[in-house]
Formats: sequence, structure tokens, C-alpha cells
Amino acid sequence: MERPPVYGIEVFLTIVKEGSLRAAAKALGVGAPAVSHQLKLLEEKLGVDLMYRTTRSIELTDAGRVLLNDAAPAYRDMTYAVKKVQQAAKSTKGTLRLSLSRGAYITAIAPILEKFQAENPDITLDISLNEGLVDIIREGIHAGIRLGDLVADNMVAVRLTPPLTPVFSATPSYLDKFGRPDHPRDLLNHRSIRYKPPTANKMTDWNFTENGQDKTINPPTRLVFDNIIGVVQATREGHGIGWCLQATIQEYLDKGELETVLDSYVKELPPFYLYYPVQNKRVECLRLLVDCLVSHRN
Amino acid sequence: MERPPVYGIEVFLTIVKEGSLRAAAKALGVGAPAVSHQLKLLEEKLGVDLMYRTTRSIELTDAGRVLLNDAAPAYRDMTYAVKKVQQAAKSTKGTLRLSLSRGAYITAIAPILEKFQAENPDITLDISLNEGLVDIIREGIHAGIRLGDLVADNMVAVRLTPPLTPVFSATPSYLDKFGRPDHPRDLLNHRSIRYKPPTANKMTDWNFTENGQDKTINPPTRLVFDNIIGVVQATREGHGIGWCLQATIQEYLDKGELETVLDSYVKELPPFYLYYPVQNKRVECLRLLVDCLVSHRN
DNA sequence: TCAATAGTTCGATATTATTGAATAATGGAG
DNA sequence: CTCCATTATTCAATAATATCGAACTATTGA
Repeated sequence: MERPPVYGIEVFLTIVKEGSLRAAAKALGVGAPAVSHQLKLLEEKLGVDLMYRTTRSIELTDAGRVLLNDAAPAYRDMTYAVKKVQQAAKSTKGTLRLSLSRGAYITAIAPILEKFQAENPDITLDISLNEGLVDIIREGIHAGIRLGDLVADNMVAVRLTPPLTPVFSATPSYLDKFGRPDHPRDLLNHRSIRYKPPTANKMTDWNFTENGQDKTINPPTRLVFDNIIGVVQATREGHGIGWCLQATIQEYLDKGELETVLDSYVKELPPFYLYYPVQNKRVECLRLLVDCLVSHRN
Repeated sequence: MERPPVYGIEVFLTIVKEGSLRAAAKALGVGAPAVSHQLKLLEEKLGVDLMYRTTRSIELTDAGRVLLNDAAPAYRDMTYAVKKVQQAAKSTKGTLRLSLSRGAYITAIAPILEKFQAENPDITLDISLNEGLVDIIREGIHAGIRLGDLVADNMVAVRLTPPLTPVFSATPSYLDKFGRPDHPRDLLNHRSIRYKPPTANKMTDWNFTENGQDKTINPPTRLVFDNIIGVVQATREGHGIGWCLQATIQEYLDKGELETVLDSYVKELPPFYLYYPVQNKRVECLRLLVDCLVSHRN
């Protein structure tokens, strides 16, 4: 025999448990002939008879007793395993592993973090911060957050924010020295501090919009970071004009440490999206997080 | 869920074990679509997805990992249980429980006992000696031996001996004193030593045959035993004419201690039959015993 | 001995599983 | 970067299994 005839065993164990074939039939929700047939089938497959049966009573044969002893616990374990899986899926306890960039953390997660933790005391958020794209399946991560909804179509994408406003900024002293650009083409006379995603092998383009038309300007560059924090740091140190999300440097803008330029030419970025494999659609913890994020969005 | 969807789990575990859906299909001996379908069905029943799947690889979800951890051992145990049952049935080791009368033991078992034990060193014979009929199923006994083939039709009956010859016997001194009967009717002037089976509530009739016609004679009786040994003992003590199987008193006949009478009127008894529930037909130990008994019969 | 009950048989039917061919999607090789 | 080999999936048709209902058989207790 290759595969154990598990359905037959199921029926067999039920008969033993219920004490009679008819009772087993009722317990299984089928008719008596079905049970009778299944038992016979099992015996045929095993090559041994399992029960002495008269019309009035049933009694185990030696083989039946052996099967009962060994298969019953195994079957019970299997039932238990199934239950556990179902409960685990519906549970509001556990760890939710997320992968997101620093910008996504600041923009999307930080604002709801306290509320979420308060509402879901049994959920641990295991947040992996990194700028590049990661294979969230291979890394065992439940969900990621990234810009844009261009995700593989076996992924579910949930918009978390409105379209984002990036800013070009520099220190007032830098701008005093080199001048405040009025038009994107003015940037060609400036030093730019650029960002290159760790996964890409080229810098992110600087895109502008003028009268509904998009333009790309790549000003002279002597500083490139694969990390937005590096870009911000260098910008604050007055090394040139840097690009980042407005939220990232809001505090420095408020304090007057940094100043934005070319605001009217800035091209909006796509919003942040949370994305996760369709397979995680029914993970209750994740559903709770999505609920929280979406309700905050509105 | 009432019953665990075990077939689905079977498929799931195979996929994990084989590493891909196609490999699992080959291992299970079915096509790939079947496996795909079964997996999906299982996920539907559980209400959770178990695997992230791309066309190139599969990866377990959290739920899948839980199921694997818990169900795999249970499934292995189940496979093992089935194997054990089959091996136990085919095994030539073990205990064979028999129920038989003393006469059956002497006539049928004793002559083959040594040979059988020598040929089957791993089989223990657990012999329960009693004269009455026992419910061999309820007593957990594999087979019984009794006179005649009038057994329930869910029993298998195997003839072990030729028809048996009973004898009427007494001591020579008794016969010298009371005369040797020439015809059954002469018994009415004798003392009879009778046998009453423990299960019956009347003595066994003394039957004779004359010119192809059967007759029953019940001579005066002042001694009744529910045990053939008792009958023999009393006969040897000269209390009257006793009835028993010839084999039982062969040694006394040889020594001249006892003498038979009315030999030409004796009616043959049906042979000894071994009988057992059809359910034991495939118990290997029993098959070996039957083989040994039958080969000795010829 | 009879009535009640429990298991079985049998043919018909309903349900499930599987197939085969077409389609879609992934990841590595050139 | 594109193509190709490989893999999963879909869908409809078919095969295989399981179940049902009714008639039947056999056992047990009244």
C-alpha cells in the first residue's frame, strides 16, 4: 500500500467510538450502507478483517485492535493539527513581520503605531527597515510598504496615503551663496545630492512638471547616497540641493534649518501602498493592521 | 469542520516533501492539476492559505508551517499504524487462542502438536479446554474445535478427522458378572454411565444403527458425568457400560483393562471440525495451523 | 416463536477526483 | 533583455468513489 486509506480509518475509528455501525453512520452524517461499505473497503485494502460483526454487535479482531491502538492517537493528532491551523489563522495574537523603508515608516506607520499597539496588545510588529525591494515571500515577511501600486498581480495592494509631495531643499546659507533656483534648468548651476536605491544601479531621476509636461533634469552631482537619511544629512550640512519627501524633513523646515525650492515644478510621487501576497488575505492579524491603516487614511 | 480533510493533508504533505507540485503529483501517481486542485480545496476547507506559489517555487505560509509541524508526525504515525496492522496479519509470530474439548485435543491436536510447534517456533498456542460451546468471538478466541459441521454460516469449518467411532465399553470383570450384550436392547438390563455436556440439560442419547435404521436406547442410569474423563474413570472402576470415543480409551483397550461391546451396532459420530469466524480467514498464524491439521488428516 | 433491530446487498444516483489540453507566469541562459 | 524551458493553473469532460433507498438477512429479547 502506498498511501494509508485514511477515510476508511476515519470510518473505522468512528464505528469503534460509537459502538455500532448505525451510530457511526449517524455520527458521520451518512447512511448505514455507506459505513458498511467503507469498512469492507478498508478491510480489503489492508488485507485483514478488522471486526467480527453480527447483526447485533460488533467486536474487534486482533488486527482491529492493533489498528485502533495505533491509528486512533494519530487521527486525534491530525484533527488537533487542523484545529490549530484554523485557530492560528483567526487569532489576533502573534507577530506581524513588515518590510518598509524609513520614509514609509515615518509617513505611514508612525502615525498609527500607538493606536494600533493599544488596540491590539497581542500583536507584535516585527519591522524590517530597508530601502530596497525585498522578496517578502522568501524573507518570511507578511507585508511590505512601497511607493506605487506596480506590484506583482498575485499581490494585494492597499493605498495608504494620498500622492506624496517630494521637495527639493537646501540650507538657507547655501542658497544665499549659490542663489535660489527659479526654474528647474537653474539646477544645472547647482550641486545636487542624489539618491540611488540600493537595488537600482542608477540614481533616481529628478522629475519636474511644467504646464502639464514632464521633464527630467539631472544636475551635476558629486554626492550620491543609497539612503535617504544620508541625503538629508548632507543637505543639512550645506553640500547642495537634496531631494526627499517633505515629511522626512518637516522638522528642519519648521525650524528654518532647511528651505524648499522649485515647489511649483515639483512632480507628485505615487502614494505609499501596503502590499502582501494574496495568500495572506485571511491572516487575521494582517487584516487588523490594514483596517487600522485604512481608517487612518480617511 | 467536523472531520479533518485528511486526503488534502496527504497531498499537502507530499507537496512539501517533494518540493514542488509536479513532483508531488508524480509521487502520488496523479496529474499536476489534481494536486493543484486538492491543495486549493484544502485551503478552502481550512479557511487559510497554506502556500505561496509561483510557477518556479513554493513557500509555506505561517499557517502552512503550523500544519506541517503538527500534521506531518500524525500522518507518519498513521502510515505506520497501517503497516503494522498488515504486518501483524501476515506475521507468523504471535499467539493463537483455541477452544476445544478434551476429546478434540486428544483426537485432533495432540497428534500434530509436536510437529506444529517445531515448524512454527514463534507461534504460541493458548488452548482453553472446555466441553461446552463457547462464544469464541466474545471470548477473544481465534478458533474452536467441535463435532459436526453445524456451525453458524459466518464461520468457516474445516474437517479435521474422519467420522469418529464411539465405543461402548466396560471392564471384563463387569461383563463377566452381568453378561455381554449382543443387541442394544440387552442394555436395558445393564447399568449405563452417561455423559451430559455442560451446556446441554439432558444426557446425550445412545444411538445405534441396525440394518440402516437408527434407534435410540436409554438404559437405566445411575451415574452421569458432564465430563468424558469422569465417564471413563467410572467405567474403568467397573460401575457399568460407558460411552466414549474409541481414541479416548485406546490405551486401556490395548492393555485389556476395558473391553468394547455392540461394535457392529455403533453409529458413527460426525467428524471433528475446526471452525473460526470468516474474519480470521486471513490471519496467517491460523492458516498455518489449518495447513498442519489438514495435511495430517490425509 | 415473533417482533424489533442492526448489518448487508444491490442497483441507481450523486458527489468527488482526475485527466488532458490550453493558458499563464517565472527565472535562468544566451 | 529577450527567449525558452519549466511550472502552476484553468476549464470542461470523464472516471472513479461514495452514498442512498429499498429489500433482505440474521440476531436477540420479550
